[in-house]
Amino acid sequence: MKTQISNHPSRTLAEQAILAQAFAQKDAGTQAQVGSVRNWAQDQEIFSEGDSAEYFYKVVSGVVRTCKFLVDGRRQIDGFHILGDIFGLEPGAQYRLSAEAVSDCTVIAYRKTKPGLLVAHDQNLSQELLSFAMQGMARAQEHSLLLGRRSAMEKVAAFLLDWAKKSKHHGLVNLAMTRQDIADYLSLTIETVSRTLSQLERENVIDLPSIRQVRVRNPDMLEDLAA
Amino acid sequence: MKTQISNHPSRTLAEQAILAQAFAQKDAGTQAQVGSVRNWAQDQEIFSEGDSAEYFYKVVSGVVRTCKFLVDGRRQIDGFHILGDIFGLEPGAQYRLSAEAVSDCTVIAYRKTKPGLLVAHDQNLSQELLSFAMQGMARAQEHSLLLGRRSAMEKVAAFLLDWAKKSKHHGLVNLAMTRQDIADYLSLTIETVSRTLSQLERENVIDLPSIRQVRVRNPDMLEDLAA
DNA sequence: CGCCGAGTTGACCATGTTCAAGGTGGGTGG
DNA sequence: CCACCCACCTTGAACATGGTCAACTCGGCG
Repeated sequence: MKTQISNHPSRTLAEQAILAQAFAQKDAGTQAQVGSVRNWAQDQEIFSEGDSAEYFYKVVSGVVRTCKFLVDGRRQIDGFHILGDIFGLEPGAQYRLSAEAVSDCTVIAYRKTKPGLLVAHDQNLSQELLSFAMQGMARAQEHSLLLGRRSAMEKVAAFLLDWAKKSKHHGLVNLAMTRQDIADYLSLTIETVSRTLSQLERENVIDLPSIRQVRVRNPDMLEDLAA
Repeated sequence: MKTQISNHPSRTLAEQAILAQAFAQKDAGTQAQVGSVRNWAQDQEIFSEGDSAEYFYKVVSGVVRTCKFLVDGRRQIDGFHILGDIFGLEPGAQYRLSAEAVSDCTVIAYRKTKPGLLVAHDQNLSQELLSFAMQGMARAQEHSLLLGRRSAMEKVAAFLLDWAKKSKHHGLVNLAMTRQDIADYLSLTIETVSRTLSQLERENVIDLPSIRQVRVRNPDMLEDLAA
């Protein structure tokens, strides 16, 4: 089940300590709640649908996916979570989704003290949690909007723009996830994702310098396509 | 813009007072926050995307839809809200969705005291809001899951089961919304919704005694179809 | 009675899925 | 160091599902 990896392969303990400290400072005022740093290797399960929702998590590095496995083997990805994102916050006592490491990643785990209810010793923490929950709601609503959009092109273009926005490398996007992950997030098949990316490259909207990299050549055109 | 209807056509003032009181009691401990009762006629706008998010709302009677209008004229319905549901709770200062009355309806409006931040004078209220926000997140995630499901049949079957569960009339569902509303909620066309309902009737899974009523004859079969 | 909005049904078509074959590249072992 | 392998990705062709367009039905109301 929950396999905690003793250490991140490419991150020293010193680096981890710095991350943990940075995190604690950012959350000044909620010290009582500061959680424990944990590392997970690529593709490992952080928690599983139905597990007791004892912790919620904040991403420090890497990418996490939350997803649901359907009876017929289909998988739907609810969201990808990166630096600063919260996941695993639940209204009930169990997780309704599974969480897995898309890449090797570091997260902070926060324990909920009372079963079924989140702790609220502290006004700031309570505010913070409310803010996270509302952001989570907004994120999920945006995702519904994305899935409701008709064409594959609109979905893929919107997806690329979203990650381009988050990227620091000025138009170069490093995708942590596979085509299958993208497909399961957009409710498309891997073939359609692949074809759509190829088409965007043919039309000089993007370059695909390597399999997990996308260079946005024409952001305006991409915006138009994302409608 | 925001047109407040002086009175609900089919509800007396006495009834409204009872409703308001019942509501205040349910929210014991949050008296400082008890809001004002408002009525809206069918198809009227409660708030609009981009409006300053001054209030959030709780449904007392009737049905409300929250939706987004896309540039090309498409509409997507984010959710339907019934008795007890909260809508209009926002992480930011503006509404990201519009809200409209599907039927004539009564809602309670709660004012947010500080711009950009929700008030949290009170521990109970704060807990309550957090709970609402997390439920809203869960609801939005379920909707994403529904939209991601491949077939029209799966979507429609899941939609009917959802409303059947809420119905008190043992298998008889009174739909407040039009086919167009259903279509915009499920990201289908009105024709596909209509065809799918007809098919379900042909296969003796449901009856359609009138245009806004569905009788579930075979819930197990419907469950299977909802996959 | 006739109109009008909402819903239904049918025929055709476009988009994305399915199935199948082939390519690519990073890692491993000889 | 090279060759092989495997997972991942791409591409193609046939097909299925749902969208589009158009005609028709139904029920309520003036």
